[in-house]
Amino acid sequence: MVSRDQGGEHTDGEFPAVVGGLRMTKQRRAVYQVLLDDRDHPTANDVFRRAQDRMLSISLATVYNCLEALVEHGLVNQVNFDREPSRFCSNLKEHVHFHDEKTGVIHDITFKPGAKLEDLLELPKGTEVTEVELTIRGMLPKQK
Amino acid sequence: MVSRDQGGEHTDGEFPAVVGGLRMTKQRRAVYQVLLDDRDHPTANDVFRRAQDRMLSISLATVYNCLEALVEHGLVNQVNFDREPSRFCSNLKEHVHFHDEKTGVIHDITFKPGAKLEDLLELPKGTEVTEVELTIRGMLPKQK
DNA sequence: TGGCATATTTAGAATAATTCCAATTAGGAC
DNA sequence: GTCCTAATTGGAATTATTCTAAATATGCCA
Ligand SMILES: [Mn+2]
Ligand SMILES: [Mn+2]
Ligand SMILES: [Zn+2]
Ligand SMILES: [Zn+2]
Repeated sequence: MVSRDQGGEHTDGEFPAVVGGLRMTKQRRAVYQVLLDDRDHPTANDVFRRAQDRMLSISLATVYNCLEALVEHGLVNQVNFDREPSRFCSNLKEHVHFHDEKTGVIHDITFKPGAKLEDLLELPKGTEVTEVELTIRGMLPKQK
Repeated sequence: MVSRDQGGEHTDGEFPAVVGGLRMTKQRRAVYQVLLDDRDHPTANDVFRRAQDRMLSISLATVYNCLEALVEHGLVNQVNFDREPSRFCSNLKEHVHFHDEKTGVIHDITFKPGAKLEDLLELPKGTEVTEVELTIRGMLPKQK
């Protein structure tokens, strides 16, 4: 019997074979693990290069496919800044993004407890909000 | 030294020859007027088609050039939703965007008086915010 | 006013992120 | 194992946008 194993029987204990309704193939696992390991909001191409360390044979098309699947199943968020390449974020807690213009680093920022964004806005009464996307650019204070 | 009267260009009375430091060529004027006339956040291509009604000979490259110039001089805002084509907005009052998923219409939403977005967020003390971009998706209540 | 430097416009080519396609490979059920 | 479907793959296609290089317009100054 000569069959190369693409995974799916979950031998290494990292993930179950199915996560959030998504079958965890070897490729999806690699892509997902890349995003869990370094939460620096990499682009698809960043993810591709990092995933290649885990799996030499993975293709860029597959990375795009995996990212799409992970996003659709709610395991990962796709984050866009202006017209730049999309970035990907495995932080599922509600947060917004702060783009530090000095360092280029993208930070996850949470709302203060009890904060209700909609209270700040002149939205017609009864408006149903399904998604909020907030990006802030600026500079963090000097660390000392 | 820029004198108030820029030498008798400005034949059609709509704009002075220079606005916000930007020389108002016939093409820039047409593009800007398109954005002032209908504030429905058109794409560059929408603007191109509308500008052609005013000026048959205008090119798409010029529309992109004009939009860039208008944005750089702060007369127009460039608005991005996900990976969709950029949209352009001549509303200079501070506002955020509400994308009505039922109708596809993009509405300008203002903050309530005195609202301070930064108060809601867990930003490190002393953080300097230079730009905020907020997009909301959802559905407006039924009109009756 | 005409000459000159510079800015702007233009058509079309180039770019780059992303998507699509068609062929292969893998996984799971039986 | 067989069969069916899902996933992967390399490469081509797409598309908004940017770039290029040539033509044109504008502003300035003698
Ligand atoms: Mn990317
Ligand atoms: Mn456009
Ligand atoms: Zn994030
Ligand atoms: Zn707007």
